[in-house]
Amino acid sequence: MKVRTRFAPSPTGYLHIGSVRTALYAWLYARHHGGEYILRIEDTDRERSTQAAVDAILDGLAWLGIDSDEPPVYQTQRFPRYAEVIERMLAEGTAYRCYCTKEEIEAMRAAAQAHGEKPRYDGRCRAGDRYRPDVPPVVRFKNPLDGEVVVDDLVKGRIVFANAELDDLVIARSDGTPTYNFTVVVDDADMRITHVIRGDDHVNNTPRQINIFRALGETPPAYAHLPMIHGPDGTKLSKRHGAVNVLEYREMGFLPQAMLNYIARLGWSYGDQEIFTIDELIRYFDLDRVSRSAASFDPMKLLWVNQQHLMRTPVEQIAPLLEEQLRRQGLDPRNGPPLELTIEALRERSQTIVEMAERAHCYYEEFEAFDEKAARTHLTAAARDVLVALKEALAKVGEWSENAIEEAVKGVAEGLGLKLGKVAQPLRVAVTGQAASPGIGVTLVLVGRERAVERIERAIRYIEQQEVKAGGEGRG
RNA sequence: GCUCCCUUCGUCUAGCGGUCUAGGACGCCGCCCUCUCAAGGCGGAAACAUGGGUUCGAGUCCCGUAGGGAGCGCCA
Repeated sequence: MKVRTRFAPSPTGYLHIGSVRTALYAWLYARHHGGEYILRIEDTDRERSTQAAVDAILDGLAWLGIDSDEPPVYQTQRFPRYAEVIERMLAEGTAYRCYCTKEEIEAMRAAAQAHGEKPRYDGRCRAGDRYRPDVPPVVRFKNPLDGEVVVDDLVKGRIVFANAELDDLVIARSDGTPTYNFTVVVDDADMRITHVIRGDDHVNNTPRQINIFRALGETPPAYAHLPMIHGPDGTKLSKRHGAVNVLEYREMGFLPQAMLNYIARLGWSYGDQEIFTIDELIRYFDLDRVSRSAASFDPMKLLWVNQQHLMRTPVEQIAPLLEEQLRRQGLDPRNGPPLELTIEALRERSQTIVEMAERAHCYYEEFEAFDEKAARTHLTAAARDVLVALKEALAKVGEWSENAIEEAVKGVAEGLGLKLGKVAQPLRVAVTGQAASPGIGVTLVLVGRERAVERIERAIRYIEQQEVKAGGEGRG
């Protein structure tokens, strides 16, 4: 039988990191087994569901490349089907109308609690003899009274529930609308879902759903319940731990494949491997390697994973992302070196695209001033002659290439009897304004010949001004 | 309260009875490389929640305890 999985979010907010992992595992499982994955929007709660939330879910999944093999299913479009199934269950006696009032239900729950039992419905309308014209009834599922439900969970192992612990849950409200535990079953059955992969907050719903499947004459699917994702401090992942909305990670300059890699590894492993391409995730993923306990989200490791992907992803794939980011930071990508060169130079020193763009500023626009600390230690009086020599040597460089530039810089160092650091650092600060940058040859290529010369001259003037100031103070 | 689940370095994890003086990764510290910053290499500190069993032998199996979590809606 062909594997069919689904991801069934309710559109009541943005796409959460935890939800993404559920979607990813369902998608990877289907892809790994050559099956199908389908998105289903659980929007029966019309009060809380919004189109904006639906769009956020669609955008988030699209960004990550978690694609559905069939058009998304919307539960609100399936109300006639639910009504039909409810009628059938009523007719077959697997469900019944309940005329209890809210007060009665509350009293029941209180009584159960008093006896040290969990609050539940006592089944008093089961016999069908409590018709009341003044109360609009709900429809309840007739749960088996005894026996047990065994769930062989693909992640958690065998879990056994006593039917005596389960009460008759409402499947249709008094206004006729269906409830969650019922629509899930009807949809999973109609969609021929073979594997339900979802958060483990649903384990306790599972026996009820299995009972409904059976009452409908359907074979229940296999289940896999995924543990939760916690924040770095071990508590429930929330906004105070940083971004929980996946789309914010796109804004922060993360690569979708890095997100997928990190999120997949949160609760799943494949030996000692840390970095995976999407194809590798599909090839290696399976539910038997999913861990059973909750995992904590670690932003530091995510950053590292992102950098690893930045270093391995083809430059042409990164170029459009960097271009967009440069524009966002107010830079004109045409006013500097080709993006490919910039990426090659900065990819191993940046953890995000945003950081890469920030490091690229001095190659695409003039910098305001030298970094104060860098200038103090490297643009010293002694550096003046070095820069002058450098300017002359660089003027003689034929092709403005990394090798030729480095040769020239080394030549100056030798000629002056200085260590390379004494020459390269003043030059670096002169042309970038900063004490740190890629190798000096590459840096000068990125800055460009003309700009480099201008900036060296600017640095020389800067040093001379500093000397004048210092001299002035000395006389004063 | 009741039901169900979980528990290996700070974090993600390997471990599926002996190969565990517990391995890898992030982070941290040190060294190397080196024109800076990275990247990379090498090394270090750092964990089997706890008590009982079972067994020749337990991180691995069973039971209890503690701690954590989820669920118990006419929400999903």
